[in-house]
Amino acid sequence: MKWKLDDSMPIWIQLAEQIAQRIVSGVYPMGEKLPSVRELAADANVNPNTMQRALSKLDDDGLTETNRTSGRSVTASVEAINAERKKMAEQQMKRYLEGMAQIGFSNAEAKKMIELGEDEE
Amino acid sequence: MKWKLDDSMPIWIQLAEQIAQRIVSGVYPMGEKLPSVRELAADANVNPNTMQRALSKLDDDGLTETNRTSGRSVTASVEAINAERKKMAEQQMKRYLEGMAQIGFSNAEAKKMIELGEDEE
Amino acid sequence: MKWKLDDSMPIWIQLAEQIAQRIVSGVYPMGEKLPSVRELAADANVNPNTMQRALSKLDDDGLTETNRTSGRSVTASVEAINAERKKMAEQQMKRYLEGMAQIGFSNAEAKKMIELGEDEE
Amino acid sequence: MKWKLDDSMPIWIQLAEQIAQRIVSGVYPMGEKLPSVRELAADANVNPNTMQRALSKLDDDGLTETNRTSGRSVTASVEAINAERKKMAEQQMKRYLEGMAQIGFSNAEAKKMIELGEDEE
DNA sequence: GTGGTCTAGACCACT
DNA sequence: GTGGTCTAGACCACC
Repeated sequence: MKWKLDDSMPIWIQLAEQIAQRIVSGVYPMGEKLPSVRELAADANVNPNTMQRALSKLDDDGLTETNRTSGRSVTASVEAINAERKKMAEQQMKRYLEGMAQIGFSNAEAKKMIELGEDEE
Repeated sequence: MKWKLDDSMPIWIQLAEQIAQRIVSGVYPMGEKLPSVRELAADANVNPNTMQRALSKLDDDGLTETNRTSGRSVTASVEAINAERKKMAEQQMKRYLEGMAQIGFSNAEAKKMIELGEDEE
Repeated sequence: MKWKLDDSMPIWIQLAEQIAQRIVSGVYPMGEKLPSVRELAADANVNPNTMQRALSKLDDDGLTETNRTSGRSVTASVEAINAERKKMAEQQMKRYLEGMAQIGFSNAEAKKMIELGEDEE
Repeated sequence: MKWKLDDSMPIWIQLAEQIAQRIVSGVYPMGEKLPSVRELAADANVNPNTMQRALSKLDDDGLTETNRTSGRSVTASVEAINAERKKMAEQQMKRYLEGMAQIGFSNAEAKKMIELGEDEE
């Protein structure tokens, strides 16, 4: 998974979101160590300070924990991760309903479509 | 509604999509004339050739019709527009389900969430 | 009231605390505008970025609100301010009890002393 | 316990206070010998003259006694130590009440808070 | 090596 | 003018 940054939002927020995604989807597994700030920064091609800010947001959100001297690791708390997962799911839902609204579908219609459609797989 | 372009896809495709959206959502109403290529191009801040390519894609898709002498107008065909609307709705749905999958929700779970949640408003 | 900074803690935290104090004690009244970041930074003799970080913490804590273009003002929410006031009072209490403990007084003794003593004024 | 010095007060006063604390809290027990001036000075990373001044203040206060030949020891007088302990307790109390006043609590309120709160442990 | 802090200076959008 | 973001580079404490 590559970093995908645009200028529609502060970079550090986008970084935080994408790292959160990796955590929630298990790319960075629960309890495991994260790459160092400098590594991540180099990988994402941003200034270490910017990456730091992103990570510090994850700390605030309880998704990561930092051990001053020995790096930073993903939280071991299932609750914290599930809370984030739920938050993300709600975002997805909101985006879907808004997208549908823009095409002229009411929330009810949007829901109905999902119930019926997409029965493949 | 402003133009939103990035470099993840050819610009003319993004333009076509966004104009299609405007058509489907009634910004450019059925049967009415579209702004001229030059106007649209200036507004979107792209080269007229690029905009031309976007519009000719809409022609191909049956969403617009060009009349040699009097410019280009939105199709008057309800079917054409509904087809496009349906295509877009399916895209939205697909995007939603994929997004949810990435967070670890199965299609079934994603459907259930939509049925239950988002009852505000 | 002058700024008082030492190197026992990050400067930005000390700044945030001292501004919070000013808010709670009414130096910066509820709903009123705060001096600009640059002003405060100059006054405290720190880099604007450092002051910004302090203020951004106050925003996070709900003690201030920032209006992108027209400056930052103290929250108008009584609850937010009372919550902060309570938090500070608890800190004071904790500091007192710990100080007393270090001199060899139990919590109970420390409480008794406060009840009896200090009847001057 | 480490030495904690700032430039808000003469260093020798801060040293005296911190040694007094150690005496009152039993780190340097009643009647026992103190480390030598040189030792203490080296530990606190100050000039021996400064430390000397701090210790002679303790002598003045009756907390320590110096025996020409055999160094300096903590007083064996319970009264002297209790007096110091009481003085410190009053300082703590004063600091607490002043802190609370600054947040907008009257002395009465500050007392009430201590009576009710902090029932943990 | 790790995370964290601070400064200096530039740039942006908004009004 | 306002707040906010980003970069570059230095320094610190910890192990």
